[in-house]
Amino acid sequence: MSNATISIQLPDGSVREVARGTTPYDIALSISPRLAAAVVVARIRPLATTAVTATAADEPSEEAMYGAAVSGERLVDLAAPLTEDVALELLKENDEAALRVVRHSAAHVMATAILELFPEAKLGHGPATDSGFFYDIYRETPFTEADLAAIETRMAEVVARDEKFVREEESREAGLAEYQAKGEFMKVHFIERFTHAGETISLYRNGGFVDFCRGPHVPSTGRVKAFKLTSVAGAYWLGDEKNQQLQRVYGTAFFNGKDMEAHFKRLEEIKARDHRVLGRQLDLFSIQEVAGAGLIFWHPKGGLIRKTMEDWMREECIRRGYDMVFTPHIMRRELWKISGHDGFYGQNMYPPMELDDAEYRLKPMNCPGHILIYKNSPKSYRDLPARYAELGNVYRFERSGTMHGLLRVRGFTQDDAHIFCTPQQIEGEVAACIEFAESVLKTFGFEEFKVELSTWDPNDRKSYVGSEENWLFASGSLKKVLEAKGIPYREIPGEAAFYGPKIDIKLVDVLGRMWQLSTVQFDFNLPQRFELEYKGEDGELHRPVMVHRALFGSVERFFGVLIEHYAGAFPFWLAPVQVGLVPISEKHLEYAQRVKATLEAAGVRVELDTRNEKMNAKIRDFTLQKVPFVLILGDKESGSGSVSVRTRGKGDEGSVALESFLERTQALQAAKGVAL
RNA sequence: GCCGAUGUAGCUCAGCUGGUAGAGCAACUGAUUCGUAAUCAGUAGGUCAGCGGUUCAAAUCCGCUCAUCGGCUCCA
Repeated sequence: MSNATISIQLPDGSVREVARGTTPYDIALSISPRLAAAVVVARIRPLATTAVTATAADEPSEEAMYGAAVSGERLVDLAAPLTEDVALELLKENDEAALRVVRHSAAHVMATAILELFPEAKLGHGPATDSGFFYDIYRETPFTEADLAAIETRMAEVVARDEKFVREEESREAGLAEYQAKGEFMKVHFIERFTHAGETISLYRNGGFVDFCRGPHVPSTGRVKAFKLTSVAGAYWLGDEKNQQLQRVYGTAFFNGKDMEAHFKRLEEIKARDHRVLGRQLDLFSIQEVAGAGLIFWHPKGGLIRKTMEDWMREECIRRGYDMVFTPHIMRRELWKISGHDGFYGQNMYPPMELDDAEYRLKPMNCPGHILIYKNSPKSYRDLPARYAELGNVYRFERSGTMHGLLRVRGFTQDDAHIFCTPQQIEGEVAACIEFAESVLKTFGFEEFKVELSTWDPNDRKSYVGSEENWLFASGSLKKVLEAKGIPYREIPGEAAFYGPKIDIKLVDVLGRMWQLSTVQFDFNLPQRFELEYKGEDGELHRPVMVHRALFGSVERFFGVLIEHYAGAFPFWLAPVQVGLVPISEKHLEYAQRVKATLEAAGVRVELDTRNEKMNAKIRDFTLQKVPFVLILGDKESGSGSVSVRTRGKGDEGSVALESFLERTQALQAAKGVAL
């Protein structure tokens, strides 16, 4: 191979020898002009093994954004001269990574528009996100809706100008000096943080706009074909609320208008299954302004679902060897001082209530209560493991902008349990917890979930309580259990609580969104603070190991997720009204009453619509309430003791004998399945 | 807590640049007695989130408070 040529390997395995400095665009053009027109960006992977370049120190979010891999694989501009032997992939308008490049380019287009309209604005960063892009802007006066519209209009002009994105390089020192002179404090920070002395920095220019940026971009602004600004929100510089507040202008961009339409349609669908919207439509729960933010009122129908969830959970706990306990909602402040919550968790607790005998505080956690039960009598190794479970109401004073329907509230119910055991019992207990968690998710209809193992950062010993031996042992047993069960997990060092490592289970709902619910956590702190003990076989006193575990996590949150997961169309066993009865006319009311009595005697939840409405209206209302079965009752049915069945999602299924319908409901009730 | 937006009947919303409120659905009453997603007519329903201010006059303008929404931050 001569020095003047390099080898380009294409995805089909073929290799081309081209002049050094040839660009991906040149290669696309040599393959076909249509390919050249459709290609957005190129992915290269150096073929030489030593080719791993110094991209490791780049900004983490950018890293995630472009998915840089260990092999030195990276995305480059189509106009980037190729200087080494590479495997080359030309990404067209059907590629996820290419879409992110379009979105990031759209962020540049937006920044261009903003600076043209508001020259005083200072730029932060403008990455692509999962659903679009944003750019952080510092400006004294906040942007208004009208500003957004103006920016969007100007963006369209920038796109129409079809300005080329040109990569330029200059010395880091020159770049820094320029940005410092212009007071671009954020750009200065980024250059200082992500580049090193002596390096060159890359700038991207389109028309009159230049931005310090790693790239890559689409070839020209004209390639940002479909975009829309969606909102503006506050964000702190570097995510620290002590810093100045920036304005984060959000938008989204797509390869074409059709994709964008589909995206907004999907947003509509998500909104239609929003648990806050369905909660009102289906009359499940409410939040009342007079009562206070973040406090949930469970209406009869929501309450019934909750009761079903809780009954199942209690039975399951008992079956699995837990003891159900109850502990008070308020306890003396002294207790919270011993547990440490009064100090390190104090800001999240409701303030103390001054009473005659002492100060009391509302409980934010159930652990101290369970510990007091454990401590109430001396324990021996024969008493372990002790598993105390409670559907405990806790109150946490969440900051006022953070509440969100059922998913983030101030008063909630944890299906909390604390297991006190010997170190030898740990593994078995953790395994049982994980199994239990799987059973919860499966029973409630979630097939997919992700597991995270949070461990400590061994380089930051002082941030964690407990001995190194304990930490290694506990993390090791958590890991062992996951591996023995063949559960894939992600380990996140440094994410553990200060008191112990934990396993979090995040479930994935029908829309692919993740929710953190179940958690299994070790605690080396509380047994020590409360001086928990048990007498071992050896006659000596030992300190038990403590495991916190919540599977629904919070009953409120789990319910919220359930509502969205099913879009309010709950499986038969959970549906608050399982069967709706529609008498065709008043003269069928009597038969309807008899059907109702028969079904109710068998434990079926029935609602009879006695209103003076046409049957069509009644069917419609039950359908909108997502009732699993609607039974139409007229002359034919009352004459033969049958019911005409209309099934949710299926429609009219014709008449069957009342007894056989009843059997069907009994089978569904027992199966707890989703299908009707 | 911070930035921005919003708050009108049970629900979804209209109400222009200030002249003390309107629709559809729901509710109630009556007529209708009906075969698989909305029968017709009538009635009733609102301290326009709350408090304060400007004004002859405030749903509308100003201030504060509360709540909600989208983010930041935080978290079950």
